[in-house]
Amino acid sequence: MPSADRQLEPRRKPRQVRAELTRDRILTAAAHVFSEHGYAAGTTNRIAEHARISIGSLYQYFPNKDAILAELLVRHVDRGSWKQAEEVDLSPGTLESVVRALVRDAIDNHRDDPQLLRIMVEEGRFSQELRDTITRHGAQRVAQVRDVFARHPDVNVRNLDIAVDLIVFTVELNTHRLAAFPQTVAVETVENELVDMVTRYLRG
Amino acid sequence: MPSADRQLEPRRKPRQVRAELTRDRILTAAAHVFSEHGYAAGTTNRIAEHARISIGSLYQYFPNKDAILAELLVRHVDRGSWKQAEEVDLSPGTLESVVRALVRDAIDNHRDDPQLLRIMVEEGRFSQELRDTITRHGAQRVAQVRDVFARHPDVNVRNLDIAVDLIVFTVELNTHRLAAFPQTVAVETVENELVDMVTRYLRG
DNA sequence: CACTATTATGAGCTTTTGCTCAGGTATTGG
DNA sequence: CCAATACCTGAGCAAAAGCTCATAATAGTG
Repeated sequence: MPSADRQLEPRRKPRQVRAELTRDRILTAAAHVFSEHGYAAGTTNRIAEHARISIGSLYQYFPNKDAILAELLVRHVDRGSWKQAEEVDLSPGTLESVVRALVRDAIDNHRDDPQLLRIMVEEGRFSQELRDTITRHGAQRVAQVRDVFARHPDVNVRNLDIAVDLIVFTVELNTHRLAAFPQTVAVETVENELVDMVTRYLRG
Repeated sequence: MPSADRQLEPRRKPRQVRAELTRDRILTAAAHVFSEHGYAAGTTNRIAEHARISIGSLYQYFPNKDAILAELLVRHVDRGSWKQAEEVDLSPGTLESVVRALVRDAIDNHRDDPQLLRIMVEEGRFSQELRDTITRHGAQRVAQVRDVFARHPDVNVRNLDIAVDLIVFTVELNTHRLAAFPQTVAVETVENELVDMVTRYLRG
């Protein structure tokens, strides 16, 4: 049971390479274990075992279980926002191409481990500060998308703000589903339909 | 930590009214506690406490914690499918009205306790049997929706099967979001946009 | 009312899990 | 080569949570 506002700082900062390596091993193992068993059943001992290090070492670098999840979330968000910054210059073009870029970006952004992402977002109880950061990133993304659509001449919806909220969420969640059940149908097919849906909606 | 394939049958079946009442109290309390604290932190002792019964009584009717969540899920699914059966005769009409009926149905179906539903769907690891039941119910619903759209003259999409999957999922998830964060915007507004998106998509 | 079946109780046993700490091993710097 | 520092180990502690069982209370029955 993760609880907000706990100590998240490590008790020891790595100074040698092997320490950095151990830290990475822990995080990689944690990502694997959390996404496989969920947060509650992803015990610290299991993580240590999977990382092939002792439980003691784990607690050298993370003060508690929550801190591990928090670190994973921070890493994901950092990676995500970095991608977004590069994605902006894809704005001009036909409406469909813009939507397609948006969908592709979402898909790419979740290829690694959708299970883990779900757990981080939905099971984690983080500090207010961390949650604010996430919210800000999300809002920033929505605003970014909004601007692109606001400029485009083909866009024709009653309420752009709500439309963008709806679209971003829909694309995001369908991406999750796609990544979580990869066997059912081809990714391109779903991508096409998703693009169609959003494009037709925006055109009015 | 819910694990699949465990005993779900009660060790005692109620034969008196007060027993049935106790069972209901447990389920009601469990729904409340799970949706408030999550599955992991929703302890059986807390459930018993909230139901104002002893922990011993709880284990008279449920062999373990998982069985309680499973029962809640079964009840939800049953209620849902019952509603669906009545919903079928809403088929004819304009495409928009059909879509609106679909969206309304989804919204109504999740008014009670979206938090709980989320937990059931996302934190529960159920037996294969139970999961099959859920899947079957879902597939049935998709097929139903598919039939309605297949008959409608205004529908024009490349791949109806994938389109219906996409639509049902999108409507479902947006409904979850709507119910989980009720404060942001008016329900009707989002409903309208959601209906617009789906309708325009289907029209092509 | 007496007798049995059913239901309710809750202290506490058992297991699980987050986490500590005393004591080792590797690495670095002089 | 030898301290000093950094790093690693894992048995086991304390707390929490799932669950049991002996016993008590209540409801049905003739």
